Amino acid sequence: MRGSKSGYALGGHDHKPLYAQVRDLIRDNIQRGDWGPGKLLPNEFELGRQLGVSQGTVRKALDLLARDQIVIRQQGRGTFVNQHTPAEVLFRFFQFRDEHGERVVPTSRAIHTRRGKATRLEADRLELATGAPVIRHVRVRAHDDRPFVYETLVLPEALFSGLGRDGKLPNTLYDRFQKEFGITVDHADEQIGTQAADGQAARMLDIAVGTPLMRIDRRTIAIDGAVIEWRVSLCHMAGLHYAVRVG
Amino acid sequence: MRGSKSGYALGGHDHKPLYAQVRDLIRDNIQRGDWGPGKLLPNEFELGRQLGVSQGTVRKALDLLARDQIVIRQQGRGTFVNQHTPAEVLFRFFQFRDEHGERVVPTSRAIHTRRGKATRLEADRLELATGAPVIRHVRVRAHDDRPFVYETLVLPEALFSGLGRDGKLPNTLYDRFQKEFGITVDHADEQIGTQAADGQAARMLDIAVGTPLMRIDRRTIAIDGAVIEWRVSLCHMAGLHYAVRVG
DNA sequence: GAGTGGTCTAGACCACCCT
DNA sequence: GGGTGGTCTAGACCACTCT
Repeated sequence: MRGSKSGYALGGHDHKPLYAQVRDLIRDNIQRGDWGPGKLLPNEFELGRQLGVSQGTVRKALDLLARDQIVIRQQGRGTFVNQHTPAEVLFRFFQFRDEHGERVVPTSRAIHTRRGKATRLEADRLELATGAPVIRHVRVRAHDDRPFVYETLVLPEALFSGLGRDGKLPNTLYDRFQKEFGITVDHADEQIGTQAADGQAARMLDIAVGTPLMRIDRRTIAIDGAVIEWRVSLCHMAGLHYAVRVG
Repeated sequence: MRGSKSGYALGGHDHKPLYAQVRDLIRDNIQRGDWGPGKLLPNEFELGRQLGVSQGTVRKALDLLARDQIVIRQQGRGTFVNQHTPAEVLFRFFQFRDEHGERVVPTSRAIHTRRGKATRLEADRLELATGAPVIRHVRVRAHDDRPFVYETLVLPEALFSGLGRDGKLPNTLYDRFQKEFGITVDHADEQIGTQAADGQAARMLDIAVGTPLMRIDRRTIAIDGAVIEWRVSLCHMAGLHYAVRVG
């Protein structure tokens, strides 16, 4: 057993459980692009046969991947690689709500996109070497024609070569990350604080200098654990709030 | 099968899977206090025998409860009802960090505790009838002798009769909820926004009127789904941030 | 009807904890 | 050494989807 009949390298000398090895193998296949977004995976028995493990072990691996939203399981249809859509990404990662608790659907206006070398701070946050090439994108997001988010995105050029060469980035980035660069987003870690609007932010958000803003410092993590984005958003929260769950 | 041999009411006419029925039954036992915090549960085979289901089904139920942190499983020892400790509760629900990303351990100073009838807003947030008896507690929390959170807690009197009669509430409430009132916290939903300090907040936090504050509006939910607390915190974030994970 | 994931069972062996 | 949870397997049946 233990995958000896398989072309894959299961078993080996580590002590990870079989189901964890199967999960990692499938996840790596997806991360490498061998199985693209939306693709139907082989069924549980077929995967088990290929890997030399039982169907129950494959099931446990797939259940873990489904929990992390890396695959989608549908009874009677099969198991599919999760395909990020603009709507789904917005739902997962854009948590602004209005006074009635309704989700805010923002528009986006690019200010500029520029390439440069990572500062010490940027390198630290993106886990790059200082001076590594990065892409910086600045934009303003609006709701009901009122600008309310002024944000700077910093991306490692190595992961996104060519992105935004035409000066334009889409409203929702994460689905494009997956489609064009094979990078699937897992989650984002955020540090939330406050700060008063400086001149630049006040101009961009059409508010008075000194207006209280919410500052969201986000690091976005891919399913292989790599940091793929650092984003600082200054938000004018009048009538809005940011919804999170803790515990 | 299907629990016909058991004194418990498994099976019945609903279509919930067996493992979900087992999970709910165990969770209800805990919520009712039949199995108190820290108690060792019967082992998987014994539970299965009592309920007339297989060990594998019990295992699936317990795994779900462990995922929700309602029980703690320890290989070689057994499965225990999760016991909220002040440290664990602070770790799960108090997400302020300092500039180095280190967790902030706050002190607490009570301003007052008063009883009253729920306003429309309070009733709405706590899912009570307007006029239902509530307990209101106001306090200031400090870090390194600097006050940084001024907050008002509103609790349904029906759930916490007698709480704070002596005018004092502990620094961490949620472990006391469990120990003294048999209420186990599941999670909290928060709405985060900003506002400028008014006179009262400025006085309490020793800052100037108009200083940007973070406003956290938290509703705390028990494992049976009941809303057990509404809390509004005004936070002076100088040098601090609030850490959350999204996605 | 064929194929898929979802549930449930039964049994084996392993890793870990305690005494 | 005895008891516990953790892993893995094998097989049965059910619910759902598609053709």
